[in-house]
Amino acid sequence: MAPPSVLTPRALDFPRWYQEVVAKAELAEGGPVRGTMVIRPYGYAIWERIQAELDHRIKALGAKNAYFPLLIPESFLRREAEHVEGFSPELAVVTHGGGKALEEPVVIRPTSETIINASFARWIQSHRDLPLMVNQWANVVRWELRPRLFLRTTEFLWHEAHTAHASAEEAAALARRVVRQVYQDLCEEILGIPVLVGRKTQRERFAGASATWTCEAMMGDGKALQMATSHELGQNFAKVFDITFSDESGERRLVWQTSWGASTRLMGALVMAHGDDAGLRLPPPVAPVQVVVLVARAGEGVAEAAHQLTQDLERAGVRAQLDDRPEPSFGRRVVDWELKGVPLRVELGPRDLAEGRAVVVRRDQAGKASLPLGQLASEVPALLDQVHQGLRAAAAEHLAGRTRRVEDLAGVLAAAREGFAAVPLDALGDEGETALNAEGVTVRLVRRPDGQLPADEDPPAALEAVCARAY
RNA sequence: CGGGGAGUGGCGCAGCGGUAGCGCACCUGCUUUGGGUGCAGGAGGUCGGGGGUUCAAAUCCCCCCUCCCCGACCA
Repeated sequence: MAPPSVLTPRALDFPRWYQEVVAKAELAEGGPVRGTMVIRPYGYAIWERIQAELDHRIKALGAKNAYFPLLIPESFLRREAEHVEGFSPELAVVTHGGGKALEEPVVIRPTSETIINASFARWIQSHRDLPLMVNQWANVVRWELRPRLFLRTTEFLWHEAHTAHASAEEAAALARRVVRQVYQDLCEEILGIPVLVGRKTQRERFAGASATWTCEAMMGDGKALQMATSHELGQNFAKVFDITFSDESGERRLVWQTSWGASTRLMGALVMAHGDDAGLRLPPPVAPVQVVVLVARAGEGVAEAAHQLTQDLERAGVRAQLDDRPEPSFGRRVVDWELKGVPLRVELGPRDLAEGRAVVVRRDQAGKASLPLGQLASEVPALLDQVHQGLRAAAAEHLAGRTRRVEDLAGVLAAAREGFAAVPLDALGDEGETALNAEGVTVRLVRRPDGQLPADEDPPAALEAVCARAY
């Protein structure tokens, strides 16, 4: 029984496969304005789980949620030279309101550093007000020329956290801690996607930052995707927004800041990192439906048994859904649930029922198993964990298998056709980076060869650059 | 903004002078149901907009609009 081809195989045309999965799994579709996105209920349910996990980690670090306006005075953006320069090409500017031309145009936030820092300047007076850590869940708009659902859309959803500290060391330490404790942890433990962590090169860093930290993951086609970033802003914004505090000795000083964010792009990562030719494969922690109980064929007592089983699973704390619809055929329903990435499928028909068993199929591997009905509810949580570990292991193997250590530019270019290339930083240099960029390859991050984050005092000879084609 | 394409039912496409069709999806009925069942019937389109040529334009010509693909930035 070869699975019917419902999708373009990944090997044939990966981008097309991606679009088809997003559409057929009912994750999202394009909005009426180019670059905008409608996130459908099934897709949004996944996002809500990611959101909850992120929110939890952000708060654990000490940040509190707040909300700042969508509309920002254009003059705010202008205050930080590098910041405006970085964002001006992708700004959406509102020139009219209330039927009249506005005296000062307002921009729709591309990020909220400026408007949040305007508040910080008022809120921070004393060293006792520090550290100040604020997070917001919001939509932002960056006019995109080449949009792709979830990966690059004109409007997207994200969280952005902004912090202010009394010392450079404290801010720097936080920016690094965030990469590991918030983002890497989320990606690996919840999304099941292994990531590399490191620092962005000067040309890849955020507009207005003194350093940018990143988590990079490898997608199914070997290309890199930036999962989240954390920025050390130094005193750049503090200077232009005059964010000062009186320290213990009464001296007036500028704060040191960070900002960090992760977006709905993570949804795209989920699709591209775990998906296979049958569709989405969702890690159980974010799957809206963890187990679907499928009536394979109607028969005496089957519907009742399936219903009971679903209830038992729910009582065991599993997100279970019963599919006893008579209408689409069994095969069709199977294909649909596979497309949607449901981690576990339980099939129940008269034959199984007669034996007091049910067929269990894991989405992360081929093959079926049969389990006694009475044991299912207690076994499923462990099975879900196995699916999660299975997906993680497959993604980790893929990353390891397509990452090569190389010694020079030619080696980078060769390796980047398949995946990631780790090259000694001093073998690359700024000219090397330019040469790579001309070939469509970018430096994703700089790190220590053992995978640790680089320290400020590390000489280039002690570091490596990980290069790849990227989304 | 430079180069290349395309606009025809919800989606994907064919038709390229004689007044609109196919696949998928949708609706109804029967038949099926353990890996996208099969059959029959049905609904749905001022063929992107405007102008022109012609007895006759989705089709040919002109203008406009929009969208998509490839080259410079970004979560």
